[in-house]
Amino acid sequence: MNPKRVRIKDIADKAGVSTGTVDRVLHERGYVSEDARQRVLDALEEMGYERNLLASALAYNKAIRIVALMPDKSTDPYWEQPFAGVEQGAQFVQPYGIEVETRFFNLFERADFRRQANAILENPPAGLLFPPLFLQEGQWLLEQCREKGIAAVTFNTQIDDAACLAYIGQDSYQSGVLAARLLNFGLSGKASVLLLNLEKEIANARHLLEKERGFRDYFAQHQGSDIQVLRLDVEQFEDKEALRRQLETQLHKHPDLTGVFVSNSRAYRLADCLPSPTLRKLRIVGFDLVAANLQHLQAENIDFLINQNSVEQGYNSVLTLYRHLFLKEKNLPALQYLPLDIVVVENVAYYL
Amino acid sequence: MNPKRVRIKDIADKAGVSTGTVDRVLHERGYVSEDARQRVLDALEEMGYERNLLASALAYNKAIRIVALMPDKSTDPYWEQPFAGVEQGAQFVQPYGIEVETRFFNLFERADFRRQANAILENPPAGLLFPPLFLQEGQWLLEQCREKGIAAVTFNTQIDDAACLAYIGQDSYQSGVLAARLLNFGLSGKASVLLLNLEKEIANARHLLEKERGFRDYFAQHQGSDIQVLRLDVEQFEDKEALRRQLETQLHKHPDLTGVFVSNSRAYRLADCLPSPTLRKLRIVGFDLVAANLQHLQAENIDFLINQNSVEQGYNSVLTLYRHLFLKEKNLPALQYLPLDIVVVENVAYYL
DNA sequence: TAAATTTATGTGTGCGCACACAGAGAAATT
DNA sequence: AATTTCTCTGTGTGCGCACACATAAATTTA
Repeated sequence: MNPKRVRIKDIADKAGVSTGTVDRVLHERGYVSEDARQRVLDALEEMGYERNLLASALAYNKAIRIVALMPDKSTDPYWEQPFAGVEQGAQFVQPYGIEVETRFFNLFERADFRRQANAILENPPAGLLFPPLFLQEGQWLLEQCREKGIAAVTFNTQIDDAACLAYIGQDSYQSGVLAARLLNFGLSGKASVLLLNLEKEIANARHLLEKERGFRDYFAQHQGSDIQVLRLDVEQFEDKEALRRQLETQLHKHPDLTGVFVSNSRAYRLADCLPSPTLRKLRIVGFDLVAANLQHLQAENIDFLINQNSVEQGYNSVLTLYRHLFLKEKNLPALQYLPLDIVVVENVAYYL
Repeated sequence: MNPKRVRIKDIADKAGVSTGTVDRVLHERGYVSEDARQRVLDALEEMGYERNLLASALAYNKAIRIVALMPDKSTDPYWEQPFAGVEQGAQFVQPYGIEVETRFFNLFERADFRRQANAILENPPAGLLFPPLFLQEGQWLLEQCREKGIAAVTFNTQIDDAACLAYIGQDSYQSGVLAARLLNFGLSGKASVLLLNLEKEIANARHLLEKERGFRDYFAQHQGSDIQVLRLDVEQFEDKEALRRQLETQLHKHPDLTGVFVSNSRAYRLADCLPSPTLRKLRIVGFDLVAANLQHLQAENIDFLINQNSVEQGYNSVLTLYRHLFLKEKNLPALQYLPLDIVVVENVAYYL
């Protein structure tokens, strides 16, 4: 049948040493003569030794601790999703002696992020995952992780930093391209489309700027249709009435407006403040399968939602740390772009 | 910190018995007095015992064998995908002492399916996964599995049979609906669309019939657009010239033909036999990210591919058996519909 | 040269569990 | 009453590994 798996004992016999010596070689604990070391390495190679994960984890008999630092989901429904993914991941890795602990910070306060981060660093876990929403603070935290030997994974917001083991998230630029394609689809002749940013500190939201770049590039490269891109930034998006007024101004100024691209998960705010007939005349593209967006999709107020797989972002982040810390896999992909799913009424059910 | 996990020894102490007795209760091996049994059950409940998977699998010291019975991928490139998924799954579960072995059968020969199935039954594995492409043979195999206590998972083709642990695949009906939506999108006025079946025994391909039903239902329910659905069946789809002739006949007979829906993964056969300008004028929707389809998508000969997540079908099938046989999870979902991804040039990269 | 230190190696124990086995006692059979 | 069978229970061993510890040999220091 299947060739019995090679054990440490087999290696020891082959190399003419004891299991203890093989163990020291495997874990690079030192105190092995160069001669013995070489014989062990040869035997490992020759017999194709693979560590028995079960026995290894059992004997190790210590929990691996992972901390997830995430925005409080009460401040923005979007964050329920990565959090759900983290919880699924936690459940999955729990049998293998891995504990996942979540800490929350206020989405809109850098100081709180720093405070929570410091609390984590006081009792350093083996792994940490977080969305580096605040560039400076994120880089600082990654640096701290490097110093303390904490394996760090970032998700949701991409910052290029070698100190992190992997980034897991969407390709913001390309999601802008895709949104443009969806608005452009079936259109011909002259028209306008609106890029709507509903965000507090837009200048700092680099992923929104990336989406905009992709969005504009698409139209620039597809000369076939003559589309004008308008942009509207609304920082006080919670104020329904104010938002409505600004939108109506735009609709009035640009009668040829055929579509709106809401650059984040807040398309429902747009849909909430305009009447259905107006919405139906516009093609609307938004992001993410949060409950409020789904209702508007079902009601056909929103035409497309681009799913950034935010649940999977949380899940994959935990699993990446598991693969690094527990499976000890080498050469994990440092960049994991998740699919940009096009969601319409007809296929939404399968993404829930 | 975290409350130390409860061990069998703890339960034994609490119930005033030995670990052996607890073990007998846990595994329902019998030879336990009703009195002791009850005390153990109470202790388990009260202390919230959870089996330590690592130790359990280690001590069990037997491999769990899973067999995948799949169409030979050389007969149809589609099947490379579920196979790739099965291999990924195999790699994942391998550390936990689970062996996955794959056997292939000829996609077009029921007798070969039966032959391979019989070979498997001679040395029954703990788990079996297969696509029940042949209804009768599939049901027979499921019945055999039930008799022999083999956990069976079906994928790709749905047959309702309680003998199987789970079905993993797409919702064929809804994929027809979605295809219709994609063809209908942006269309107005009178037009024709073609439903193209490229399959050997169409009458037996129930999933194709389901797709057709969904496809037609969509148009029936969306009276807004006045669309006529044509249907063309081609069994000798390998004959490029013959296929081309039949398609040109259709194009000639129906000048208002605006779109084609190829009901399986063979849209590339259509795209192969018509010139690009003709293809560009048509909107074409097909299934699955097989290499040949991808090329035509990139070349904009095909507009949409509906991804049935065939890789994930293989992967999830293996993982479902892992959850059943190894994790011993109860109440696994008996029906796992995977998403129907809408794939266009702009987001194809993320599905590969 | 003896003692202290460092390097090198083997042995032993326990992680939590599954399962074989040995008994003790009760019940059934001779 | 003696034997056999059956029910019930506890103990012991091993799964493969990590790590502590003991010990021997080599090296340095006094």
